[in-house]
Amino acid sequence: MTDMDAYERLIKTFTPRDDLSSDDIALLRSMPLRIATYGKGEEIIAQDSEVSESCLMMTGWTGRAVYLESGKRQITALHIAGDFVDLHGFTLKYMDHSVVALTATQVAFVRHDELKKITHVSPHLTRLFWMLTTIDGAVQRTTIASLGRRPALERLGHLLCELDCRLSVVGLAQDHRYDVPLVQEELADILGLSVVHMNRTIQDLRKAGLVTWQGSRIVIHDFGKLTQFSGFDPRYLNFIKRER
Amino acid sequence: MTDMDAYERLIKTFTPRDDLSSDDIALLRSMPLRIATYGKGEEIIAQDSEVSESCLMMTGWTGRAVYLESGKRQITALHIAGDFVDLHGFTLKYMDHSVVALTATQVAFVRHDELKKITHVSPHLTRLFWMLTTIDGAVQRTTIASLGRRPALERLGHLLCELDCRLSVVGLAQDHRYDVPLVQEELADILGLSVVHMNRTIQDLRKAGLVTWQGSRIVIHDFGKLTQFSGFDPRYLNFIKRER
DNA sequence: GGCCCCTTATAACCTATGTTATTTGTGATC
DNA sequence: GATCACAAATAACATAGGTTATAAGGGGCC
Repeated sequence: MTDMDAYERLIKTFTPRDDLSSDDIALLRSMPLRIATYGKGEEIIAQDSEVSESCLMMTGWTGRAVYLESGKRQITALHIAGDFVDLHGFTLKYMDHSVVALTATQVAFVRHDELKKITHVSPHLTRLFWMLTTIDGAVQRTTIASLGRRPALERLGHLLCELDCRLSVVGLAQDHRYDVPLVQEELADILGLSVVHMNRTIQDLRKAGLVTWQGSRIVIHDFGKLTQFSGFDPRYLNFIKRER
Repeated sequence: MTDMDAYERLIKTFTPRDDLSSDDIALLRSMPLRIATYGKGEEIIAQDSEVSESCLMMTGWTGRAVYLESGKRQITALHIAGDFVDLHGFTLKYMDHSVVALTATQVAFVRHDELKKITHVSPHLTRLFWMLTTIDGAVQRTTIASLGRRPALERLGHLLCELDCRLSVVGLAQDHRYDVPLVQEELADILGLSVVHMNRTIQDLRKAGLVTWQGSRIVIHDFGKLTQFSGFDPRYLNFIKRER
């Protein structure tokens, strides 16, 4: 995954879901991109701001954070290489959340007027970009189900299954082994738990023998078992080729 | 709101967010629609099914339900007149949730090949349909934040604020009064609570003097106060005209 | 090697919410 | 107007998860 340029990255986000024609690819490659880097903890997009470009992840991890009046925050989504963090900004313009770099991060910004151009010249690519936002919605629905109805341990298990799938597709996980460069406080903000309970839940997962988790390194011992335990069904990730 | 035809309904969903040209309107009106009705409790779309049309709400209330292996269910979204329940099905094809009629319901189905046609002839309408799915995503993010970080009472307050806004726009709420034709078990499935605690929370809301709630009738006494109490900020609903 | 800061871990205690069961209310039906 | 069925309400009890505080690891830096 080293040295992949931003266009390759984008193409590889589409191809697990649909085939691209050479015209599609040429069109994608004609879009100007602005590469930017951020340090760990930096805010990439501010909550309540208006946006005119959207950002594709190249390397690193980012999260969408919602800050509540109470001072609490919820991370509503996690993003890794190949994810469009805020493509919804193209049709919404208004950002109801911030985007924060959870690690050092490299991203590629696409201007909205370029995306608009695509809606004028390529219905197919338009539908594919659109699809990325609806897959995002599917992930969010799954998160809602987890937060609303799954106890902490299953919730964590489900997250690990999802990350395994997503990281595998971009080559960042092999044999159900991968790195999660997040501190427990960030995980707590993702799973809607307190830090203390987040810690307890990780211990419980270890005790259950389902994973080895040392530092940022995670090894899932029996993926099928974890999948079953946490009610994970990968279909919502839409990693399947279809005519779109 | 009586006697509104499905095209009017659809147009009124767009116009709070952007202006439609007469061409746009003509094009919308050229789409064939299939009207269907469902009784309370009927399943309109099955979880894990493949779809080739999407459904616009005319009357009644529906919900997106996710059924977990544990037997629990989470309702991830609520839909009223003017909402496209499963427009994301156009780009996803696969339904990660079911759609269930929570009251007697009338809907209008649009075939996906018609929507596809629109992506070929009207970039503007395409972006507007796309926008509906991204607004849906914004609502989902807010739900995630509520489930993850708000206690039951605020969660309920937030939901009532959202419903107030959405129902007002389609003429189903006036002066912060409206009907919620849902039983407490359904509300519990929306807010991620048990039925018993749902009941307690409603009582608490009454005791706090924030609303009157008799049968299905809800009266919000001081909307500003409820808004503040529950951390509600309507901007995520995107009821604002913008060039899209 | 020692110090500092951040993170993880542990402990004790508290509370919001869940569970199971029973009672009360209410609207539909005969 | 009695009965039935379902929803709302209440009660007693159990527990997952929150809170506050402190301790233990671990890596960078002088």
